[in-house]
Amino acid sequence: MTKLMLYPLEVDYKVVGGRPRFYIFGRTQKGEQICLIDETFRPYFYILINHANFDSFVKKIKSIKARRRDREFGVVDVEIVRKKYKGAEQKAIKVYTKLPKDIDALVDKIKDLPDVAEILETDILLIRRYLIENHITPWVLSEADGEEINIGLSIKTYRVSSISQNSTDVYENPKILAFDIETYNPTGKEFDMSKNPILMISFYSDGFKKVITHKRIKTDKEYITFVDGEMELLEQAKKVIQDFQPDILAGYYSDNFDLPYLMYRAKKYRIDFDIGLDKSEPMVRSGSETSIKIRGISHVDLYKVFIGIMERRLNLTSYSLDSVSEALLGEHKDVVDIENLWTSWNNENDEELEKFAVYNLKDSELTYRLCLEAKDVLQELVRMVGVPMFNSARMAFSQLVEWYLIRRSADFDEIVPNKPNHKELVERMTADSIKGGFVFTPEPGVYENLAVLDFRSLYPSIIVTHNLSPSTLNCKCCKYSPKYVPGQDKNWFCSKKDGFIPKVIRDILDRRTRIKDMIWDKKEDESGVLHSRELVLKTLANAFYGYLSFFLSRWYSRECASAVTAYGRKYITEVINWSSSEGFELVYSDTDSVFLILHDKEVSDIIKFRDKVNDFLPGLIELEYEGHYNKALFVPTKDGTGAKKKYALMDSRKHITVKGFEFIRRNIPKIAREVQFEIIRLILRDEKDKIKDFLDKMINRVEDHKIPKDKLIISTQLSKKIEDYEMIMPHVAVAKRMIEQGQDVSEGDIIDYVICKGEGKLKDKARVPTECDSSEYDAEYYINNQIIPAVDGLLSLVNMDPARFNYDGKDQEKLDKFI
DNA sequence: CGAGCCCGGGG
DNA sequence: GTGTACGGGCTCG
Repeated sequence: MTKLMLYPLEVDYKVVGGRPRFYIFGRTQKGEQICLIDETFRPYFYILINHANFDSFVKKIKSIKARRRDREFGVVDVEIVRKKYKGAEQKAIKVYTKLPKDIDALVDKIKDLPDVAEILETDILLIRRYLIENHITPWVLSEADGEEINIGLSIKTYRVSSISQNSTDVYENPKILAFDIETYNPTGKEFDMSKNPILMISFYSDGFKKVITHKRIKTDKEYITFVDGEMELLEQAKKVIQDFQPDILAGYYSDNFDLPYLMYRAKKYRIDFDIGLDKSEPMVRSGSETSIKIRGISHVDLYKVFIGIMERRLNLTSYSLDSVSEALLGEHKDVVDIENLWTSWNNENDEELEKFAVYNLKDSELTYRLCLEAKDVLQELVRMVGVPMFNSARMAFSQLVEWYLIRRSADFDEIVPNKPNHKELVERMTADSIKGGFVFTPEPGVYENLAVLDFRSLYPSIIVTHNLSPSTLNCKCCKYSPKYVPGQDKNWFCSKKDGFIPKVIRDILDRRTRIKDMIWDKKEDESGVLHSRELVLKTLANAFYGYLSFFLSRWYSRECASAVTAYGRKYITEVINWSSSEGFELVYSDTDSVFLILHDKEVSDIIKFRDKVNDFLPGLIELEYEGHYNKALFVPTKDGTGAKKKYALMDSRKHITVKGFEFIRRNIPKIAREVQFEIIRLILRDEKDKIKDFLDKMINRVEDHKIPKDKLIISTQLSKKIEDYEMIMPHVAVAKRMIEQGQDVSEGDIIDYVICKGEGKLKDKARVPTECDSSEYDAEYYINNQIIPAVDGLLSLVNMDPARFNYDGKDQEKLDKFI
């Protein structure tokens, strides 16, 4: 037996020889990659019964036999355990099985037995259960006694009978390898893996740069290496990954592009792309979102991280590699004409191809550096939620909360509630929606000199302060002195005993406070990790309210969720009333924030006001000063009232923050996006006098057919087969026409079209860009249906009547009037 | 009006 | 991950 110390990173399991076999992939303190094999763990679930005669019930359970395929099986073992469920302590029957799949078959036989009250925890994913049961947090130093075995893995493997964790030592410096591919793409639109080869692949890490390509070019860049053809490129790429032995393989959009592409091309050449540490190929897990798992290596798709867990902090209008790099690193991608890569490749243009190779490497470098930015967040997430990084990096907030709660359930001896059954789902979905936060609709307009105050983590603070939990709802012990939820006269929450949910949220918030104190104590340059950790805790805490009201939640509670918002409305309206009595003018408020005009007051006055308010707020509830803005604009909706969550702010450094406007969508023509942003800019920069002129010229240019076609193109993907469409939309109509013309159009293609002059619906007027020239586009459509809707709200803010733009294509006078 | 469909990222 | 999962906007029918 060898004593093994390792940081477990990824965990997998397979059924081998009729039992679950766990693979714990990790790294030793000396930096060696190893794998522990544990075959001792047994799946289990719980039964609650209506009476106290456990002996006879257990006997019955033990005699049950089920059958699947040719195998007959029963329960493996039974224990009676003390547990808490829905706030009450009780004895539960813990039933062990041999295989996870046995559970369903056995439950089928048990569920209709007399006296069965509930059957619980039948669907806890086994890997997660294994980690929770053994108190293993991934990335934290663990130990085991093991015996070296060889089952064909590419790394040292040990059989263990248990694994434990007595340390808080975290694996600090994972080996990260970033990669990126460039492909041949003559259409510039759809990415056809079956036709177009990979031209180059780049890798980047600390002190490691490599580009592999299969066209020899003159270059003095020593990191560019050449191979004979795509097949060898794939083999070399595989070798780079295997030799490097990364803990994290990082890509950008690699779940949906780079890895599927590599795998497809490898298959074409019959190469085993077996980069998994057990020599398996990456596994495609397709659901609503595709993801690709590599056994033993944490494949992280940073795009998923930035649109997921880090989205709130970034709040960008686009999540392209370029935009995110700019926001987080202050750096852009190399500027190249990527549409010309295929021609440069065909023409064997050394100089251009070298640029593309450099560009390719730069993408990997940015990806690598973004991964470093995200690393601390991901590590903290893994530590909090206890789920390996591959999964943590892709989970929706609701899942993160759920897995955090499942993990904490074990600490508090709580049994995890079931997912909703069909009946409960229908109830949840058909119920009236829960009354939300308080919203003060802004009067559309442009404002100056605003301060923004918001409640720090309002909802989690409310849950903790008022002890809102399913188990504390309408408790017996407070029945005669209930503190009713504001505006409700039947629901109260216990003021004596802490509920499970408030307890776990309090832990998160306490941990956050400790980290904030550490940040305070430390020098600025050391606190990057702490900021990331603090961000994760805040994000996780804030996700609980949504989880309580999420229809698929295990801890769903309409009563709790509506109490959260009721308290929220109470506090925000109190702040609003108080602020107006102090002479601040409310412009906008949504749930937990207020936008106030300072008028003759100073920023210092708003800070004093905040402090006064905080003296009165109970528990953890706290108001914060968010910032000051020189200008803000709020646009109207169609009915003329202010739109919620759609505004733009400009700070003293003229930096513009935009919320709720949509800029980056391929089905909005460029012309509309460009005009919209320019108007926002002109308004906030106080250059309103230029708006008329700008729009005037723009509309004239549209009208005179001077807009280049590429700014008018609307692109829409054909997401299914033509014949499967029930509804004929413009892109479907165009696709049909293309087929009639003998073009090859298939599922998945991006259909470009321009709306041209003509009769009928949009679908009748949509044309392939090449079949119409600039004189034919429907200027009226582009003005009325694209440009005006994008700007009309904005225009009304500067007293320009959008109606005056309603150019109908015949009445030239209307347009002249505008001029 | 409701239902159906598409967007994001990647070359 | 051996289940179920986005949210908002536009167009057709």
